[in-house]
Amino acid sequence: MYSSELLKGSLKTIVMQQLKEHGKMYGYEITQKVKEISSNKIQLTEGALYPALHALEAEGFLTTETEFIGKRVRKYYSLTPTGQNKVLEKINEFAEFVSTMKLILQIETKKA
Amino acid sequence: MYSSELLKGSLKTIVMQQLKEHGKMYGYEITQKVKEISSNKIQLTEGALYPALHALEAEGFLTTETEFIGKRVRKYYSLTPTGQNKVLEKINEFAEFVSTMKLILQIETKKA
DNA sequence: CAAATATACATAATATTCTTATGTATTTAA
DNA sequence: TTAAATACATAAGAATATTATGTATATTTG
Repeated sequence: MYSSELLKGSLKTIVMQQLKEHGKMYGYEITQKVKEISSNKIQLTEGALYPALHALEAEGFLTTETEFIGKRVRKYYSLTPTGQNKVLEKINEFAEFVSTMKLILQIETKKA
Repeated sequence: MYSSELLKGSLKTIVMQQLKEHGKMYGYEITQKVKEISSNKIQLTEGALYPALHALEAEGFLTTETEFIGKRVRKYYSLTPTGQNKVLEKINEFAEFVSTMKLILQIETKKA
């Protein structure tokens, strides 16, 4: 796990990218997918994830459908059309930020 | 300027890297240097910078010397030996984080 | 089969770290 | 001479994370 200060500000971008890539997903699924892709380096915490999902929904970037799996509720999130644009924006913003940081820190980042 | 959420968690790394590169610097100088290198994209605010400098000093990563330029005080910061190690750590951590994020966001970052 | 672990949601208290605003004061440029 | 730049600093507030807590079902393991 990273000293996750760095994660601040990137969480929503990560979440939306997952939805962009995999279509509708539920919260727990997102945490597991991100954990898997990052080889356990990024573990989204519930206390951060759920409020973020709710905020994105309130902002109009996500919609939800509730499903019952047995007796257990599962809440699926998907990107709205606005959300589809937003995630592209977010990713570009992140890429630009990294470019600037590479310049400042004088580093080359390797492919992961 | 970025939606500077992304900057959160990177500020101390940026500051220490500047000191690593240029030797002793004072606060205002750091803001100007970073602004210049980033082509105005990163503008450190005083309300964030000075507390960060004080914190880094308290943590033992920086030392200070005060100088008078005319009647005006100028406070120079430099890396301590511990600070020299810390900045390398921080930069590595950032590079690793970016690698993971590139994997997650499926992007290639260009040279700035 | 009982107990531990994993799945699945959520919120509250707290911590951290930023922005914005405010304050003080000197120096330089218009 | 007045505005802008230089140079420090702190306080109020906002945003966003961590940690803890709560509830409940489903699955795995000893």
